[in-house]
Amino acid sequence: MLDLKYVVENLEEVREILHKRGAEARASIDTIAEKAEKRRRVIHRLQELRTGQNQANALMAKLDKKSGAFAQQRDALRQIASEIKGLESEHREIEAEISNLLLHVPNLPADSTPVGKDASDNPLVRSWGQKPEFDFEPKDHTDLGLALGIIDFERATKISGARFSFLLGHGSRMIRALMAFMLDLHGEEHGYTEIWSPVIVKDETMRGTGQLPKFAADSFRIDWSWDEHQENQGHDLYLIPTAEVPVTNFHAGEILDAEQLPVTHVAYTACFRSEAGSYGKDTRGLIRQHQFDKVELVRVERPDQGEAALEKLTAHAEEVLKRLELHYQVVLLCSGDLGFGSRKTYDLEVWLPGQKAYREISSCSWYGDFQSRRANIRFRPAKGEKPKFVHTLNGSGLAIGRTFVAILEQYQQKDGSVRVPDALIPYMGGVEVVKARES
RNA sequence: GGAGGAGUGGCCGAGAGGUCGAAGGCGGCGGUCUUGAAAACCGUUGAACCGGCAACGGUUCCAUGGGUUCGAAUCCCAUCUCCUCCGCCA
Repeated sequence: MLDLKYVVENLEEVREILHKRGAEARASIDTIAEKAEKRRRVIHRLQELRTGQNQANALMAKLDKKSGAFAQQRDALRQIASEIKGLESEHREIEAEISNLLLHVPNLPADSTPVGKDASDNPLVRSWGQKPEFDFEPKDHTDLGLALGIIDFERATKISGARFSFLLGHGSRMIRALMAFMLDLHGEEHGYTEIWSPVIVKDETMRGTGQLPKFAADSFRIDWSWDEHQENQGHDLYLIPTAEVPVTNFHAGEILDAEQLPVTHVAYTACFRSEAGSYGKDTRGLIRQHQFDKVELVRVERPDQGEAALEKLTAHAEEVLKRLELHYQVVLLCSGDLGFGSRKTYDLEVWLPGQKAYREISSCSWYGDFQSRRANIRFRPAKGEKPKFVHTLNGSGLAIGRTFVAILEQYQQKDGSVRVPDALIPYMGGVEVVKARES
């Protein structure tokens, strides 16, 4: 969420910068400015009335309760009290209107985010490794996995529907191996604190990181209409689309000490996405599932460290691909392709020989104070100073399902077996090659 | 699921319709004293918002949301959270 004061004081600039996103959000900026002015007037009047009321009330306390003066004064104050009550409800209303509008406005892209229209304008930043060469026609992971007997879509569809999967044997084992490998790398070598998290969160938590209110359709909401008390719960529950949501909100509502920063967390969680609007896209295979596993990196930083931390975070995510010796490239998202809450984002794209394409396997973003303002996460720069909003960052390190896909496709051999990356062999219990399951 | 109890400032803890942003203590910060430190003593110590170039002034906040009242931390209602006991359960 943007700072209302900043928006009002820099109207032109905000309009201009949002224009780079090609966003329809610009229109609401003018409405917000109008409402902000109205809000100011209401608050001002309200305070005047209250000052008067407070002074009069102080006198009341000293008056003889049986005197005529008391009765007279009381009647006069009734008038003021009811006027205040009216203004208060007007005030509540306008605050709600403003924050509702503000919650729908995307973040301002950073200066270093290139201006562009869509993904085709994303500049290539760097590339690592080489496309593996095959003296045969490489298969895609679906064919490989089915032939090896380590993936089963049909039965998953039977029990859960489309976009779900069973993994078996070394397939299942490899998910577990990747999870442990990534957690160890980031935890032990990159210094992140491992954290295990709930995967069901309140709507306000989703609002904190920006998934709500605008992207409700992208997530799974829990239906607890079976609970006769549900209307008294005061909140909805959602399955998290990424560990970013619970982990970034870990310090929601808190004021951190400066020495606590940066807070760095690495979390493994299952992730759930409705994938509404992606009908017909990636219907085959493991690329786009309703449920997938991900190891996520989250950093909470001092504002002056925010943008620099994005480089560190991205390097940490890249290290996973390097250790696994998977060819990939890094692109910088342009303003038109940038996520709602992000100021700057690097995407890591891994090479998939079966698709002959680079596919996103990690997205590393710097949010500035966009999320911390929503989630109210602050820090005190120094003793006696006012709290300020922190900067938040997060990035996949990595999406496990897609890493599994990349390994199958980049490490496949002519006979349909798949070599296990050296770094992963210890985590696979010494298995060096995944061969067809006999069973 | 049943029965009780509790939610006050960084922490502990008073308060019980009017002068309470809230006694007292602890902790933190500044100072006096000391060769240094401790002790002792003195002072200071929350957040958000509005107005103002500023000094400063004002408003709101005692779990949350409503209500009663001229006036609520104090009374009423609802919700949330925590604790204790019983039951059930991975």
